[in-house]
Amino acid sequence: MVRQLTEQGRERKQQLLDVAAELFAERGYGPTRIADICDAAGVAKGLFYWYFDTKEALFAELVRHMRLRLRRAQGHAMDPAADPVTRIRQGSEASIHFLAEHRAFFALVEVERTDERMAPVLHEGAGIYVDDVLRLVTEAQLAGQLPSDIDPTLAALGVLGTVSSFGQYLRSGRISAPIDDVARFVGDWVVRGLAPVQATA
Amino acid sequence: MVRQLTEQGRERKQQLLDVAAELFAERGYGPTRIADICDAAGVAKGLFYWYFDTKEALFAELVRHMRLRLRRAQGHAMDPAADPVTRIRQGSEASIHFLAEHRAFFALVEVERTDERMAPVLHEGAGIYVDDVLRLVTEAQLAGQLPSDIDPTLAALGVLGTVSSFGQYLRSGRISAPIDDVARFVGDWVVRGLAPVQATA
Amino acid sequence: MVRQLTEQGRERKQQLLDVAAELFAERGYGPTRIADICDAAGVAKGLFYWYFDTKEALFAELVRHMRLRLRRAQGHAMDPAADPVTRIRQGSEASIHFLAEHRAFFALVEVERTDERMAPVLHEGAGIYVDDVLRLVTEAQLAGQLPSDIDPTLAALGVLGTVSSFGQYLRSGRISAPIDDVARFVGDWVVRGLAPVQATA
Amino acid sequence: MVRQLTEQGRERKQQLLDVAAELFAERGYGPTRIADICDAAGVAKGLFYWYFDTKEALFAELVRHMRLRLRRAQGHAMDPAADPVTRIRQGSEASIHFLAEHRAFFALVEVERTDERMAPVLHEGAGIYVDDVLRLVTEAQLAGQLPSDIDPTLAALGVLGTVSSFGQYLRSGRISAPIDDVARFVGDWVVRGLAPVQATA
DNA sequence: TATGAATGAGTATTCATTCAT
DNA sequence: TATGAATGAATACTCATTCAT
Repeated sequence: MVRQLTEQGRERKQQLLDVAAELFAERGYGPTRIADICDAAGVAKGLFYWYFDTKEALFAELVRHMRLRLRRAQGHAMDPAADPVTRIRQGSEASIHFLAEHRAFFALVEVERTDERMAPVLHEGAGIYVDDVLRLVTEAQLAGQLPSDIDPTLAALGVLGTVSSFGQYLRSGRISAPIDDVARFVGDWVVRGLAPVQATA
Repeated sequence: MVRQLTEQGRERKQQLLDVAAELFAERGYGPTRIADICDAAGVAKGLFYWYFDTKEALFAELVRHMRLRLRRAQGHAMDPAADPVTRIRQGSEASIHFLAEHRAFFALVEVERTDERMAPVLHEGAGIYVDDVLRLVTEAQLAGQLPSDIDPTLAALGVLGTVSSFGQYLRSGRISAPIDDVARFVGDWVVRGLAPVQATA
Repeated sequence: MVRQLTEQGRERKQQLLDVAAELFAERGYGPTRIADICDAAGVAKGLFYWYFDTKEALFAELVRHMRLRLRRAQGHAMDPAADPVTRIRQGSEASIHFLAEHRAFFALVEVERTDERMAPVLHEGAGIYVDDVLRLVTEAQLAGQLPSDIDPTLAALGVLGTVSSFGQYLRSGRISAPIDDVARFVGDWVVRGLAPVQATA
Repeated sequence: MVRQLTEQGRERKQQLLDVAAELFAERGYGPTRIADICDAAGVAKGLFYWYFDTKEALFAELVRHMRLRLRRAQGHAMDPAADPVTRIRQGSEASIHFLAEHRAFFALVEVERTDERMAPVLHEGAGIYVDDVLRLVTEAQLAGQLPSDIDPTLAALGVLGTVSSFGQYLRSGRISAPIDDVARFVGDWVVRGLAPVQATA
């Protein structure tokens, strides 16, 4: 469904996306009904299907959109001139800030794990973060900045897992510390976890 | 519902629990229908309600049961004579082994985050792992084994987040490395993350 | 199912009947489940079917039993030597006393009106009260005690309707007056309603 | 559920109410399934819930609606200039006519007595008829039209009980007399029952 | 007699999706 | 674009009844 949207149409669609993100974040994907989204947006249920083919399509659009913004945020934070480990730290901290601001995002990523019916939509881009980090880890190993005997995939997953679990803790309100402290802690934690050579020097 | 169960009854109930755990692990909680559980167990649909009040009640029972076993596994793995950081490492590694063996468990814990309707059941014991680790972290700080300027709560969450995210990666098949290697990696990772004093010495 | 019951068996059966009557009176026939009856009697659900073929069979037995007792009570109260109108009064007052003591009874008769699936069981004896009163009314008309221009069937139904509706009001607690006053009132009411000749003399 | 209904919507809703009233009258509330209602109305099962929250909500709406109409019918029939006893007679006769025409109504009121789950909905307005009659009875007593030594509440219940039980007899087909005769009989019966002073003069 | 286990048809309710206007 | 109406498949849960012991 490719629809030519007017200005008003684009706004309405964005409104639905925003509202949906909000609700997904609160209740999760499954328990959020289309009726809820429309109610919250103050429109009739039928209108939903003017903008989206299915509930899943809305979901996919939301995920892609968020993913794009997250990667952009990470890109902005990483100094191209810095060494790989520093860039990992920068990316991690930026991610924490992003996740803190866009708590909805995590509700989406969660679904990936729980509901296998979402797999096609999600696996499409599931590995990109792993690849991103993996590239940096390998680069660091080649540069002698990281010990070469650690499994680069596990290391990349360690970074990702830390970032994403702190994202969740932030979302669930289990963390009361100021966001800057959390970001710094996460940055430190992953760098220490990676065991960079100079850190022990 | 307090029911007097015979030996046969207890077995049947356990069978339903096992089957449900299996299915929840495969498809997730929501998409698994009671009919599926009964079909898989080879009993009539109505029998489910002889043993459980609701689907949610089964879920709650499953979670409590698994939680108990996980903690027991952790307890067995931790050497009471060892220093706190070592015990954290031992607990983390044991958890990874446990999660690898009982992938079903994680399907459940996932739900905790996604579906707020599960909250009452789950938050009941959600914090116990945090508390467990928190206690050890504090102990280590008092003993001078960990720097006292790191936030103990964040440190505890770091440990938990690492363990749980690797649990998920294992479950989703994103990790091909042998389980022992993964466990060791996780143990190393969290210990490095905690920045124990002698580790940098 | 004709079963040879031991002494204990008869008691158990009676207990089930009593408990059922109680529950039917409280919640009505439909909403009372066999499980409720058994729970209240403290026996297993399976035992119910040792004593009764079906839920409906229990119901039928209960109705017949109560009907018998009500008619017996009425019979006792009516002076065979008295005039028909006096006997109607006596029967009505006795019925009120009976209904007040056996509130459960009315719950049963209610069903007759609501649930047509009960019809076979109930219509079997539904008209006996009408016939009883009808006989007395006709007798009174022949004796010149009641005006002959009133429809005897309507008159009989007037008596029955009054008695049964006061029975219900008693059951539902809508009446606070002492039972003796209520009985006397009902007796007066039906006699006045019948417009006996001497009453206006 | 506040829904903005179009003309078509209001008609459909009314249709469902009518059909339901019909079925309730035939089979009673419990045994009538939502599927029956929808089948009879020729619509899909799901549509029911566009117009009503639950089966019970439909029931409540039906009762309130009918109650309103009955009271209106009574109001129309009662001559404001007439004495209280005459107005009671007029109201009673009007009620009989109404009940004869809307037999469905009584199927509902029956439930009130049998099924305690309906209590909240029904007791809400259960006493209004009593109050209506009670007011008239008291007025008549003050005017010296009725003896002051009869219990006004019992008298009011006598009127109501007569009317409602004849309503039931009409519904169950136990009465073959023409409706006008029945109404007149009921009017006479309650007036005689009330024992107005001039009636015995 | 009595128990706990098992059955299976039945029922209200939900919800994504489509339709007519 | 937008609305309210309509669909129908799906699903948790109930409950009278039967069975094995």
